[in-house]
Amino acid sequence: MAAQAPAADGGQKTTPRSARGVRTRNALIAAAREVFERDGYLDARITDISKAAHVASGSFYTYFTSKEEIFQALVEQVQEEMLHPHLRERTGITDTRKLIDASNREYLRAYKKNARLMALFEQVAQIDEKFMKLRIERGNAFARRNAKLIRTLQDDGEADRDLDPLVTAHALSVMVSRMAYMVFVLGQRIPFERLVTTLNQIWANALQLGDPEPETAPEA
Amino acid sequence: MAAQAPAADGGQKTTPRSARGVRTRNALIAAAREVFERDGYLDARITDISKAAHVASGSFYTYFTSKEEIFQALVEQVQEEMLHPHLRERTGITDTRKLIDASNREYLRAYKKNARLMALFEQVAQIDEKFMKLRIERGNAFARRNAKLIRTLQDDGEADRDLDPLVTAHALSVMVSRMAYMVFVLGQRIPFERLVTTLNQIWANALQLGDPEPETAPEA
Amino acid sequence: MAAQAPAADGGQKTTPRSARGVRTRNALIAAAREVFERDGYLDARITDISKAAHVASGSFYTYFTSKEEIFQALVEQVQEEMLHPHLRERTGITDTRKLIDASNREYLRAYKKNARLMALFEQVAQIDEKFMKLRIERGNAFARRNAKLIRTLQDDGEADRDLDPLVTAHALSVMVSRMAYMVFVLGQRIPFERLVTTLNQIWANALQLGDPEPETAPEA
Amino acid sequence: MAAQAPAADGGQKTTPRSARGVRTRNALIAAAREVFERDGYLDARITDISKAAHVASGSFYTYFTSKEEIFQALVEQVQEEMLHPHLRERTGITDTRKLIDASNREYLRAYKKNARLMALFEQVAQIDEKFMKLRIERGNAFARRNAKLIRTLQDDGEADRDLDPLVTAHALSVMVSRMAYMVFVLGQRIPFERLVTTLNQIWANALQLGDPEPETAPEA
DNA sequence: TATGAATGAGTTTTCATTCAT
DNA sequence: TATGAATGAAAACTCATTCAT
Repeated sequence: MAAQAPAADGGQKTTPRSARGVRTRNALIAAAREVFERDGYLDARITDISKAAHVASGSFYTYFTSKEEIFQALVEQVQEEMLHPHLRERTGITDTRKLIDASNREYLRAYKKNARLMALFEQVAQIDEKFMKLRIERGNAFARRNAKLIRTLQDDGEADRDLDPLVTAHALSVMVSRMAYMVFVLGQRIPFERLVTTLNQIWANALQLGDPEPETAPEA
Repeated sequence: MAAQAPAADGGQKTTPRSARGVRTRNALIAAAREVFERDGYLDARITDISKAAHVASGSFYTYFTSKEEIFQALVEQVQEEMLHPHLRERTGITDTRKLIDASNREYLRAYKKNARLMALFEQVAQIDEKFMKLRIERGNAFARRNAKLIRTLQDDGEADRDLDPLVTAHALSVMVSRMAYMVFVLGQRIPFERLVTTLNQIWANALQLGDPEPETAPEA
Repeated sequence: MAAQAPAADGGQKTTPRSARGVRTRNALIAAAREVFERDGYLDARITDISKAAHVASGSFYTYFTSKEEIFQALVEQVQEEMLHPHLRERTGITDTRKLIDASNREYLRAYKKNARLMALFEQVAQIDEKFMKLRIERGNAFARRNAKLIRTLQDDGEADRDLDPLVTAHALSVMVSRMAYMVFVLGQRIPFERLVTTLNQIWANALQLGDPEPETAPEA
Repeated sequence: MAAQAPAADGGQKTTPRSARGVRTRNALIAAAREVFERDGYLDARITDISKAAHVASGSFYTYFTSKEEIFQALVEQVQEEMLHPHLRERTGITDTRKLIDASNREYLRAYKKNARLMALFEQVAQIDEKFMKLRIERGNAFARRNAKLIRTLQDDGEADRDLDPLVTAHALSVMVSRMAYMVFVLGQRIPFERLVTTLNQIWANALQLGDPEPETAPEA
């Protein structure tokens, strides 16, 4: 599947053919991140991106058509770095509470680390429909996965059967991501551990998971 | 407290002295809402607002200094219409579950009714720091109130004592407001009743409220 | 018909509402003519037109959308000045040779007077399809009128019946206009009278008109 | 005279020394024709010409300095193909009417065949003075030749002595070339034969040539 | 107060041309 | 010779804001 990769270049302007070209393009993306994070999407001028990348203003257009397009490229680059799916398979965790904890923890840590960028994404989503749609789709995919998990737990009698799985999945998701935004972007002063713990607990309670296994009671 | 709506006149330009002036000012605000909702905050041109209000472009500046300022005025006007605090006192509801239901229901209904405007607020908050701060403060105030309630419940043994009251209050709040955004602004297709019910249930579970009183126990 | 005049404003930008506005718009058109004639259509910068009209660069856009549009306005204005149709009705001339002479003479005189502008039209027609189409249509209309005249002469036995009336009309027309271009724009040194006389004679010969009436036989 | 095509190398950039160079240069000229005819002179970008010739953009400058220069080269190449002077000597035709017919016919046929290119020449002449001057000179030379012919005919009593030979020569020339433009470039719908015949007849009439010799005297 | 014309700062974008490899 | 990336000058255009009437 991924092996075929039909080179969905999406009408990019120029894929650099020379090593120098690759360097310039990357310099531009890095500069864009810098300028975007510093000035915000709206106030970022293409001129400044070129300047920050130490290339002539026109060189920007060798690789990108617009501010939107370079932002797109930036998003893609960052996403590769941030995305860590298949937590369960990766970690081997089976206990639901522990899975929730690992998942929330990983998410919040990544969010914190890239807070300025996440703020930027939030902003651009409000400005550019295309990015908003991307976010929605990603959120939906994520919620569907979680809904399936919830449904399984319900079937196993381990989660509250009164809950609509999909709505619940959405609700708990947005709760976490929005709290991340509040704390790491808006600066709401909540200690990391307390944040994770509380969110974990709300998840557990909301689903009505059974009491946690005694953490590791090594006896006595 | 909030009922008094004090000060915060923020150096507005002119409070009209003539009846005609009042009319023009109101026409401008109404036009602003129309244009903002239609074009979004960024693409709304002051010229268009004047045009929509059927006044000359220069007349705008008789009452407002900038787009930001008229947006401010719009927000204030709308807030008066939307704000319904003191739910408990107003309704006399004492049962926690019922209070939660009433509160969520009222909020979601209002959100749905003013969805375009709420989208606008969301957008402007991403663009204008001042509005973002306003939102944060309002959110904080709301969360503090709810945290107090949660603390009381915990003290009474009616809510999970492991939860940090303030963080929980925040988390449950943003969960509801974000779901409202998702459904009424982004168009996520979730039926209103299912949305309310699920959110209510998540609240109740999260807090670990006791089983609901039998809905109508007309006897005993 | 004309009384209804559905205000075919053709999407013009602003029809000035104030006297000042009218003055500015006219100043811009006059400046445009000046700049176009001096620099040619292609090299004329909108900036320069504004400058020549002594208005700010932005003021141009109060009245026009583009270079093309102001050129359009200029053409229309000039055309009103140059167009003198219905020669026969106007002058009462009935003799064909005299009519040809009056017609050619009038045309060439007007062309000479507005030579720079005619050069400009020629140039723009080569650059902008819209103007080319206008010219074609005008040429066709003119040729159709002349073709009708030729047909009448043929029917009366006064013109060579072997000629295709429409093709002939076109041919004689373009001959005159092209010679005007050659002489008054390109500077081919042919005295005005010789030009008119020769063209008249070619027309007369081409149509095989009978010998001219003796001009004025002042004697017996 | 014209057959020698002397000098006028106008400082061209490089006459390729290698066979590969010759190939590249020709590819560029061919590509230029293609791009010019497709996009018009003004919109043709040097980049596109290089692209169409399958060479790197920089390679253009190995052979040409500018768009103007490659256009020049194109013109020269085409002219060699199109020019067929010395019609009389070539064909041996002596009858004036037949000579006119052959001349017009040959011209119109060539014009039709290369219509797009002729349109291009017309356009460029309006844009670039140098090309305009070339056209003028060529036109003058042609007219002088024809004027000489007319003078001879007049001297022999075979043409109207009232006509100024040079003006007439010019007039009849531009008539033909302009009609060719109208029909083959602008698309005026006139059948080829009717066009030739009518133009021939106008020439004959204009000069007042005597009646044609009976086409083929099948008798005697 | 209302009008609507005038202002002009500030970016984007194109593409011919150069140049290091 | 060929390559293709880098350069940067030059104009268009928008629209918030001012101001004379």
